Amino acid sequence: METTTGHRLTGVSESVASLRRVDRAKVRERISDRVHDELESAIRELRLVPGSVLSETELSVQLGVSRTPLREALSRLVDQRLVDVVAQVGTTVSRIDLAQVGEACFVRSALETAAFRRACAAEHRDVGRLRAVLAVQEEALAAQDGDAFFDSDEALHREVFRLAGYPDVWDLVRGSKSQLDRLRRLHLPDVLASREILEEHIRIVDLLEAGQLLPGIDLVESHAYKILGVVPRVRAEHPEYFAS
Amino acid sequence: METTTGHRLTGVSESVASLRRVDRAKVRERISDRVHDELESAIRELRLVPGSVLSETELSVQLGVSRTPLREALSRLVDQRLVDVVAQVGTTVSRIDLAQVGEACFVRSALETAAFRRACAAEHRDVGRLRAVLAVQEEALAAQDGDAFFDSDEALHREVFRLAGYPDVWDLVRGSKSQLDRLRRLHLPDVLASREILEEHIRIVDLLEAGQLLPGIDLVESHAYKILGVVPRVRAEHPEYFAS
DNA sequence: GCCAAAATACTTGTATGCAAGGGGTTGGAC
DNA sequence: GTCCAACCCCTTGCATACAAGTATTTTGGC
Repeated sequence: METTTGHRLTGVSESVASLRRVDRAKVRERISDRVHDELESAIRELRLVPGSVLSETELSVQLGVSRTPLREALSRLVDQRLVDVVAQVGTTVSRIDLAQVGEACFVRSALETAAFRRACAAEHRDVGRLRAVLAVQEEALAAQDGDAFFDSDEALHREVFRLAGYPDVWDLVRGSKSQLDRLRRLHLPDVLASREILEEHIRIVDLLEAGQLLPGIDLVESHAYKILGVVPRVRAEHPEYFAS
Repeated sequence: METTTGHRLTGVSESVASLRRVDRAKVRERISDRVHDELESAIRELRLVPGSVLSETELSVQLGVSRTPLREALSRLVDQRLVDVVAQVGTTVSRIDLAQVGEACFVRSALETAAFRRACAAEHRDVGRLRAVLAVQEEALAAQDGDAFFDSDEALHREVFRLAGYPDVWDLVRGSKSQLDRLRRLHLPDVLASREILEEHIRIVDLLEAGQLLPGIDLVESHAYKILGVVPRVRAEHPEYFAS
């Protein structure tokens, strides 16, 4: 097992410092929450690559906190299947498990088609916010800004759940989507190279606005499973990021 | 806020003792895991009722562990929305939130209909295990054993996800189903008084075996939302268990 | 030079002590 | 009698020290 480079984690503690400025506002944010958010985004954005060895003591020193809140953050990441901990052995960033990827696609497809059905059945289908998010995504694509593109993607899907009347269900999807996010980031150049995803989003919004239930569901479903197509290529490029 | 009675928690530590006997087998189970399982089942089975005040120090003494693993267990329960923690104020068993109940029904319906669709599309639909589980549930109903009935219910739904090819997705459903479990236990007499639920299960298995996709989906969906019907009555009987 | 065994260094899990803050209670003033 | 303020107790959050165990390394023997 190769040890994590200090350089990579320097980025983490920089982001921590920027967050520290914000929370001076009013509330006293818990350290464990802050550390958890930091590590989670670091893993999702591949600043901590799958297979990285994480030492509790090392991390606590670099983040400037004690082991107690750090361990609480790691414990949550274990529940999210983003980190593996073996007692008296070590802690690593989990590798991408293809079985979990398949399950995540299934979960996403099932919940998003159901949400689309609900949103489609509503009397008043206000797609104004969806159009706005699409505009943001158009800009992100034009600027070739991967982070902004992913953020708008999340906002889009979240809005669909809000229209369906179950806004918090998105958190569930997001949780099981962590594996997918790492996959998508690995083939980010392809994402930014074509307008395919954006075009599908536009078409989904069109179908929702028009109340076209069945075509919409079909499109949402194929959209959810589309990520599976890039697995072979990404796996060939980065075999060390995948499990078994 | 009334304090938790020692009597109720005595049952918890008894179960803990029985678990301790088991884990002498081979592995060294983590204390935090054991405590988490204990508290989770105590909450789901209403031995710890919604609104109960939980003191970390008190719990740690009664369970015979230190605050560290206890806090890790509580932290996980917070993520499961089964416990509310307010810094420097206190910890309570969360009350039943009707919005969360609705979302849980939606999630369960979406995932279980999708799983039924998958299982139905399989070439080889082996409903042998399902029939066996139904027999167990029949016995539980005859013996008026609520715990056994709920256990077989879980086994049944879990098996459907296994047949669909996504066995671990059940964990997701189970997580969002915690609120529903408490509701169902509150109207347990009604459940045991009629064969309605069991009959529906039998019919679902029949439809799956026969490959009747659309009728099966309809039944699974209505089955998932059925619990909503008991909300008004249960809430009238135990208003203090509900939020807002 | 190679192999084995013991010691050492590092890992996570647990227990305990301290700090910060909110809520109830009690005393006093009006 | 009522209201306000100060105090005390109890709460959770965090930091640190200790315990148990594993992997690596080193050292002694052959």
